[in-house]
Amino acid sequence: MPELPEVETVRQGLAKWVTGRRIDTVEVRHPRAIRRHLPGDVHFAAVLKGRTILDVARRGKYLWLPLDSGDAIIAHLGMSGQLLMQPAGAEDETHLRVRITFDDAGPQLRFVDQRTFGGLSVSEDGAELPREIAHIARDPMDPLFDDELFVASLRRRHTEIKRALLDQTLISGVGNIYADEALWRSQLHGARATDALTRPAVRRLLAHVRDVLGEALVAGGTSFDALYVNVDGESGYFDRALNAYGREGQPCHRCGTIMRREQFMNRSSYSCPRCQPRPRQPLR
DNA sequence: ACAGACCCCTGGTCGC
DNA sequence: TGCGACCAGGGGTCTG
Repeated sequence: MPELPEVETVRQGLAKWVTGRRIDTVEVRHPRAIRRHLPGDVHFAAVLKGRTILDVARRGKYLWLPLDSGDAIIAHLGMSGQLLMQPAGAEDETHLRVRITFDDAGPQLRFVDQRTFGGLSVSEDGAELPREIAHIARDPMDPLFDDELFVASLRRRHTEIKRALLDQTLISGVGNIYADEALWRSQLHGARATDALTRPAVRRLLAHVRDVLGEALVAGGTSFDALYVNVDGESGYFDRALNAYGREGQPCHRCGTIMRREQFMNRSSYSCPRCQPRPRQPLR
């Protein structure tokens, strides 16, 4: 559940379910799920046993769970990762990768991930922002996000605007769907040059990013199928509100022109040919 | 600094 | 039914 609204939905659910609980056992079912934990699966399990989870925090699309030991569990969902709360008796999911049980009778935490692009690891600095994710910028919903710093940094870049929106070191939490949605709302083509945008134009774009993320969060995220669910296995419903993503061949909700799909960074980009004309000058 | 290629995976869908 | 091609919302690393 790759982007901010989906990850934040998971964070909120997790916080409710695991805060204050003490870890009993950790079972790593697939080594790839903890590949970022360099000391390996035995260490991963040992260092977590007996630890109490203090909180569930988020930076961009990363989650981290500070522990009473000063360590933190870092989690990234990748393309298909899920963090699910399940009763002990529930049947194992096909793509169950890691199981964490607690020393109470409550539900266990499961990391399920079909494509295994996501994963868990343990960081030694859980009291602060873990150094492993310190390169990730604040997200635009963060009260400490600095709008003017973002506007200035973006305009200093010489790159395409969609590329900048997806750069997690500049602004975090935005992925392919919400980038396309914000660009549609801003009536900007993703190939527009960052350094050719005016300050007000970047501020408007940022406002649209914030709006679309906020609306999607209220809706519980965007889910196309059962792969994208919250910790209770429920889907969000923001997909009904999409104006750009996945709408190739359908009429633009603003002007009726047939929406197009283009390849960009080896991903699909959706836009309206009329509202979001390609820039006349390609980036050079 | 930045672009681009390539890597990591599984599974659903579509056309033949 | 089977098969191959293509698609999928992530990000990390390396090269130029």
